[in-house]
Amino acid sequence: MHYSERLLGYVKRAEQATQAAKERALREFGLTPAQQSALAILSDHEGITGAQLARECAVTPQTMNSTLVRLERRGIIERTPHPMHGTLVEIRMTRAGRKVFAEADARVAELDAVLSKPLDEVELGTLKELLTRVSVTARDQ
Amino acid sequence: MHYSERLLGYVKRAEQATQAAKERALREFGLTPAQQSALAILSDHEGITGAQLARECAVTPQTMNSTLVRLERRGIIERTPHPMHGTLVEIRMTRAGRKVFAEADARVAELDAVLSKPLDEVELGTLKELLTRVSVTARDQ
DNA sequence: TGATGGCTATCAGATGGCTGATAGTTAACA
DNA sequence: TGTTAACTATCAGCCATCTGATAGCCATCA
Repeated sequence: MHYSERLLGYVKRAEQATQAAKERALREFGLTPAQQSALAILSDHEGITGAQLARECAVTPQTMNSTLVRLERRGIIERTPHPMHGTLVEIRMTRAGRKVFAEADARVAELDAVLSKPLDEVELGTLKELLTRVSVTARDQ
Repeated sequence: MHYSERLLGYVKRAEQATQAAKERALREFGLTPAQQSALAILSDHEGITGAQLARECAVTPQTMNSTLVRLERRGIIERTPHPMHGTLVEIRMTRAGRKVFAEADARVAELDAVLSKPLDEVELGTLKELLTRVSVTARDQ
């Protein structure tokens, strides 16, 4: 099949367009999409470790570490050694971090609603279901 | 809406999984997904310029330039100044480049078929159509 | 003719993703 | 007990992506 009609291309173009929109939406908060994703997981898992956060975000520990270094430099998160376990480092949002995350996440939720609006309930469910099936197939390859 | 159920996340996860599969498939040919995409366009547009190639791939000219530098270093493409126009640089695949691209592209086509197989004709058409609508909406944001 | 605007190529620097490698910790087990 | 396997954090280096900046070329038009 010609490359322009491949499923791979449709998925990639959709991701490119949606992530670019997310990046534009986040710009006013000084957060990147990757940072916002990490903070979203963190907001549900106070004191999580970097390795766990990496697994939740489906990136490597190294990638997550570099994101965390930047968030720590900006005072969005703080990392403290685990009191009992010598290797682990616990991660928490600072007060300022929680504030900026709450605002940014509301903005992202708004964007998501805008992107979903042109689709009716059934279409949205179908799209999510089909994307999930494609993801599962891809992970086996 | 909670972040785990957002459309943005479904699209991102699907892209992550499919592009990772593409990267694994291309590894034996020594090509990255970005390089393969650029070569796919180039195979249909002999003598195209870097700026045009960037637009076709929907990346910035700077990004395309760095990809082209690597492809040129590896002898996959060659760049020659336009005979009449002082700024333009024409891009062509070398003989070796055409060979490796043909093999790699066949492998990608095969992967795309595998990813599409679990979906019937109607589902595949629906998925592409819905992704296109989401992309169009995102570009307006 | 000459100035201006638009386009091309490309350098620099930041972010985010990967693989590979290293060092230290913990836990399990022979 | 001591060794080993598994896990954690993190350094280094590569690729792809972006924005911003620079320099050169071309075409148009006052």
